[in-house]
Amino acid sequence: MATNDPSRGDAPAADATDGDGDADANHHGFWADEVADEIEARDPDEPVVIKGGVSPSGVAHLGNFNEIMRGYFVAEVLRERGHEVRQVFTSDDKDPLRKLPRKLADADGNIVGLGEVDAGALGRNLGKPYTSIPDPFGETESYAAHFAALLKADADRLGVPVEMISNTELYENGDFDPVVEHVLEHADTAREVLGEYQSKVDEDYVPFNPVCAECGKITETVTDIDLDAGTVDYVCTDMTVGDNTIDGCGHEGTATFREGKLPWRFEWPGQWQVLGVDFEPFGKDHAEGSWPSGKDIAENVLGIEPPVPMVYEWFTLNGEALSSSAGNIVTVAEMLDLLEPEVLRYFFALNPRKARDLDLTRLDQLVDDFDRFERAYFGEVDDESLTRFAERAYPFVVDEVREDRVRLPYTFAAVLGMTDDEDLRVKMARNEGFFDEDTPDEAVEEALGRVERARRWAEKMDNQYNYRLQVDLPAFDFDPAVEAALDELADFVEENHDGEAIQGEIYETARRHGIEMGDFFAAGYRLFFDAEQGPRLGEFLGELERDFVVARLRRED
RNA sequence: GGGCUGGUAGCUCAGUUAGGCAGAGCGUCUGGCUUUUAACCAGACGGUCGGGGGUUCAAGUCCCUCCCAGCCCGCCA
Repeated sequence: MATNDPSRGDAPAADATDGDGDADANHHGFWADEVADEIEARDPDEPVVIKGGVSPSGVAHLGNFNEIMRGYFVAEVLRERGHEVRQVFTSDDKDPLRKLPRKLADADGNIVGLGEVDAGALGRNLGKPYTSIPDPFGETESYAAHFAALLKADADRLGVPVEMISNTELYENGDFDPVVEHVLEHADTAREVLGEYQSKVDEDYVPFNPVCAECGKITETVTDIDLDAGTVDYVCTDMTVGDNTIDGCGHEGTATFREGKLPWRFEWPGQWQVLGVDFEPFGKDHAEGSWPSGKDIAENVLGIEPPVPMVYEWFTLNGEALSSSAGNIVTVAEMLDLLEPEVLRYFFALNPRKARDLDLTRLDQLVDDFDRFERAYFGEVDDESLTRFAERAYPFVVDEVREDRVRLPYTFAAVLGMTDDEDLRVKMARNEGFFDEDTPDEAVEEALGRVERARRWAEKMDNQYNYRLQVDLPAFDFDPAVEAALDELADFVEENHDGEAIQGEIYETARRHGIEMGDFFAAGYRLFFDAEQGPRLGEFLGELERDFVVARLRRED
């Protein structure tokens, strides 16, 4: 990799002539194009197969979605280039439940504590494959099925066509039979190769873990292999997991190749072989352990070409690592309460190599960035690199490329969310110039969808946009001077002035009555929002029904 | 201790593959009537590109070295 090639000494000079046009041909603004280049360079069979996968433990959080979304963009680029693409996602559900999750998500994606389900039933199932454990919510056929359904639902919400594959089924169908047989037949080679990566691998190591016929747990002690019969003999011994031990039952039995699983280091390359995987993204935790050994095993044990790899950095949430045990997680469903799907897709379209923080308190920043990205696609932003990125990525981020969309700035949408009155929202947005007579109703409707989301954000964050126009007169306690000033302001408003004029008059009135400016604003915010602060008061009042504002300023019910 | 990936304005990030003037948005400040109240407009401020060394006419970009963060180097996935 790190070789210099002095023989190409004057080749770079050709590039120095810049601006001949075809320098751009292989200079993409979008990482997915570069990955697609690598895949095409291998001349893959059709359909091109793109895979992701996770072990179904606990909650499917936003980080898990890298496994689907990163592949999605590559899939879309390849489809655009005329390839047939199959995007699959393996639920690695033959893995044993190793410890109790702290949090679970119900079928709607709501996060619930372990206390809300039958935790005892889960505890008794430690060591068993996820597909052999009942759904804690009692709705689907297993713990694994519940989890897979959640992921699938999230993929649907984001409009990503992904084929869910149960790893357990790959064994049960017999798809894995040739791989297991091959690995066991070449157990010496397998040991030799994996031994380069794991010191624990000794001459007794057998790369197969049967499921105990008696207690149903994954076991680690294989005593004999019978390739002709296609079985292994085993003893169900204790399994050490971190600080804990999951007890084995001592049963001695015989298992077929379908009644057990390969250890992960072999299983992963095995999936590549069985599914014919051409590309797979994985988190940085795999970059140094699983990937090098997986590549080696693929090439030197299974004799297949490993997929094009891509390492993605992890997200943090509000500056902290995603952690279901610490409760620092967010799901796709939760994000879609706050953002349009295209904004979330945009987040995943950004450079995977950069660790990104999703700061919920500054979602407005993310949405602003998306809006700018969108405008860049339509050539409205003077930023060459952003435009280059947008030209490639934007069509895959939105459901449909349309130029007539109107995007209200997120914080402005939050201001509109201070009232429930939809007509008033439209009126305010119109006055600010976001809509005009030519804006189609559909575009108005679509733009207003953001108001609901920004409103939920303001409430969830309880930030400076979390004010609510009060329908009823709030309780108040004002000085006589303030009351007199409010009456005068009411008279002014009654004369039908616009918001800007009202804003000016607020200052004038306060000054005339010798009231502290802050006190007068506070009185206004009390009457209209039952709060100490709020949005630009005069402009806001200018949008409201005049009679309502006058009555409220006069403290009438 | 060894390895991988990052570190660019207060914040979020482009730019690094192929060396060519240090960039954007947001925030901040100032102005937009004699107005501190979060939505508008204009302008300004804002940087030892993590530190240091080297190569080069020229380095955020290439090389060496050090610092910081996350991850991997037991098992498991």
